[in-house]
Amino acid sequence: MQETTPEPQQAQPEAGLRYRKKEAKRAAIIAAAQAEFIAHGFAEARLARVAAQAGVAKGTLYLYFDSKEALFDAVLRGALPLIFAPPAAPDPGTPPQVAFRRRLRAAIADMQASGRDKLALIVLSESAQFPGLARIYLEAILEPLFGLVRDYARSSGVARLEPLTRYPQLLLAPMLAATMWNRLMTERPPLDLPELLETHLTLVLGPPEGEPAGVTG
Amino acid sequence: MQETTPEPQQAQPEAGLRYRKKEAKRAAIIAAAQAEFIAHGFAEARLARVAAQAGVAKGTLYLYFDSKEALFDAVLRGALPLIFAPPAAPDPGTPPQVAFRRRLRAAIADMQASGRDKLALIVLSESAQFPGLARIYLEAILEPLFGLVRDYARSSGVARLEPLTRYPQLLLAPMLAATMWNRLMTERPPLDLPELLETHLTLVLGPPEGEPAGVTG
DNA sequence: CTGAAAAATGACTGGCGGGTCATTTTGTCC
DNA sequence: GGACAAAATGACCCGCCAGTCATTTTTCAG
Repeated sequence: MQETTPEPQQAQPEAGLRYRKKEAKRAAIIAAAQAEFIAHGFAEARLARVAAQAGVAKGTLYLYFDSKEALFDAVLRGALPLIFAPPAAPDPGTPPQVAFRRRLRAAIADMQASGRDKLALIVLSESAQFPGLARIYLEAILEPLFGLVRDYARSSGVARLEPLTRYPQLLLAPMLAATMWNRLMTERPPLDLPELLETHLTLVLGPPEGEPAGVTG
Repeated sequence: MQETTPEPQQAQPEAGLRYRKKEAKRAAIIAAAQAEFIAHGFAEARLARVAAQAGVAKGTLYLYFDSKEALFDAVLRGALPLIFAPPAAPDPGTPPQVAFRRRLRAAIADMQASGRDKLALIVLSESAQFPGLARIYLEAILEPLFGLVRDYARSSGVARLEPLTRYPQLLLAPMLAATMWNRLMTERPPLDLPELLETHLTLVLGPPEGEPAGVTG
């Protein structure tokens, strides 16, 4: 193996074993950190545990991240892009109410399944220390969801729903509250988020597949 | 003042200057601690600041409370009894919808005015460390509120509201979410909690004073 | 006023954990 | 294999802060 790929210059650095190992290690650290932050929150998270879990030494963490905060930031940013996986198919034949509900259900189920809903709580509770993160979270997650709700409320033409264009929070708040509830009340049977969402949507928007009010226009 | 109240035995200890000073100091400490916890959360709260604010030395805190946790506990317990100030008059002539809304409005306004809504957030965010506090909070604050909602939903006889008997959380979640929002999004104009409550109640229960659906029975 | 006990003080400590860096290990190229 | 550098290691450092305790101050009975 003398002159196989003799490119000692910059070239593409994505090839070497070095590079792949680094990437893998970075991923392992972020995964371990995510688990640690979810389990203990920011203040109680221990970098020693993160290192152990990731299978590296504590010092190694600092080759990849400047500080505990930077690591937290990386965990959060790593989670963000996944939160809005595009809904499998736009499916042009689906009526808007159905599509809307499906979209919400998918977003909630997805967040819950991946444990990223817990991250949201951490951002919320530690936001005093990281005002920047709150903004990121708002812009990357909440605003799009609010947009979804607003668009639906507006386009549905149902007068009752007009307040949702002003306060889209109202439709999403129970999901947040229920997530908190489940984190807090570990002794009680946890709330079933999908069912709660369904109940809430029915309460506010009307029954699922029926036509609560004629769609105008 | 020789033989005014010469009772050196145990007697009732509520009289002496000593006792009154102690009580005042205890109250001052709890007040200072409440402000500190609200401003910084549990982890970032500094007992040195609490002591300074209360006008005592740090060591003095430990004459009154065993630990930081015990102090937090005391703050929380001190706030609890106030949260449900009895509504000025039961007013037997008032229709239930009006009384119910009034009661909710009062509870929310009261919590917000006193800053105790922030305490709720702290309990939520630090609950991983203090599972006991979550229980206290649930039992002392949430359960009574849930009871209120359940009773109303049940007694109103409106079929649409049946889900509220199962998930009374749905009606209260927006208040929690809005409180978080206001804490997080300090750059944006804060949500008006009373207005948000009104909007949500209208959305779910129907317009304020009207009769959204015939009360059966 | 006096003495004794209760209350308050604040300099001090212990340990904890985030962050560092001299040393060792590993990957790469010839 | 040898030489070089990149990567990894983990013992160590250091600031911080909850909690302590020997000393001082205050209360109050006699």
